[in-house]
Amino acid sequence: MQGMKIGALAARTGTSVPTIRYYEAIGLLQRAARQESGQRLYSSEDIGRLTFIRRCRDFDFSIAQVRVLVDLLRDPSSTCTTARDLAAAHLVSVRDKMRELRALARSLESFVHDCDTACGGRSGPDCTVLGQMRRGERTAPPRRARSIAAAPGRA
Amino acid sequence: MQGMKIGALAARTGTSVPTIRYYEAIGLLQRAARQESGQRLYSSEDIGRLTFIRRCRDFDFSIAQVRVLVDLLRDPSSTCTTARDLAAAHLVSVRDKMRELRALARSLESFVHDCDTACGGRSGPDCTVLGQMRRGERTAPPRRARSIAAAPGRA
DNA sequence: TCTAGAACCTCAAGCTACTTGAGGGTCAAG
DNA sequence: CTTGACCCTCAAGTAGCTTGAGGTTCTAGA
Repeated sequence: MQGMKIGALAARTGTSVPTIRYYEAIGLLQRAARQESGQRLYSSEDIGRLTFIRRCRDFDFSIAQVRVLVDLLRDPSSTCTTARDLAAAHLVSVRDKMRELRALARSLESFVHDCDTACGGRSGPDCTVLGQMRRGERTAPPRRARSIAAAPGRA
Repeated sequence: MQGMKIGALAARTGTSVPTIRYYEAIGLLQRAARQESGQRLYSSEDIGRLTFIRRCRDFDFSIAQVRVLVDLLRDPSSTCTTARDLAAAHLVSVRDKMRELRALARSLESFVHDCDTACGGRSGPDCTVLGQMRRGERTAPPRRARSIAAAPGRA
């Protein structure tokens, strides 16, 4: 196959068409070859590049990190250690986020539980749980790092 | 205290000054009273309102959800059940997110592990792990819902 | 009383990673 | 030759703030 159009590449890689164009616009993918009419043409090599990028994103690496990884992949003088370190650092923040969510889940559990038992269906202004929150008594773990899953989702 | 300025309110509630102004701009806080000079003045009641909002945000409720909760708090004809249901639904998505992160952490662990053992410091283009990703062999759980922690962090 | 600096004001733009929409060409089949 | 699927380029919208520019007001000390 010596030239697939953007829709075919999208289908092959599980990427949306606008996302591919977006990646090109921000320079994550190099500018694609064009037909005379202006439509983009991709080679099988492009499939590899985009697949790689998608996998990186599945690993939840940020675009900036993916840039680094993409560069690694084409630089013969680079070392795979860089990738390893990126992943290791990322793993740390994922674990942090998990701890945060565990604490949040516990807080939500007691929120729900107390709504049922301590309050039990009163009006908003009279709700004991909401009242506690207004007075700063009922707390949840303060939110911190937004590095994990830091963007609106993809359809 | 019959009137504190925005800086004092910020200190009391652990909110940044721009964030308070932002909440006012989007109508989450009602427009504050002003001095003749235009500087905002807050009452102790405002402390309660903002504290409530902050707590809701600590529970990671979205701004839209906080709006609902704030309205509950001042509507005598409302029922606390609404809050309970919001929290319960939120808990479900938090647990989903945790599962997702657990899977992601496992993938990252094997990424790091294989970088050390299977590849062990080769150049980027020759790295076995990166090569697998380019070929779509090494996968991570596809990223989905961005509802939890979906925004840039607060300092 | 004057003045320096802290604190306040209002826009406007930036951040992440895309998605969505408007308005319009291109291409393949019937 | 028309129809409909697919392609193009901007531009703006999403969440939840933060940051910056450019300017006013307040307050405490000399």
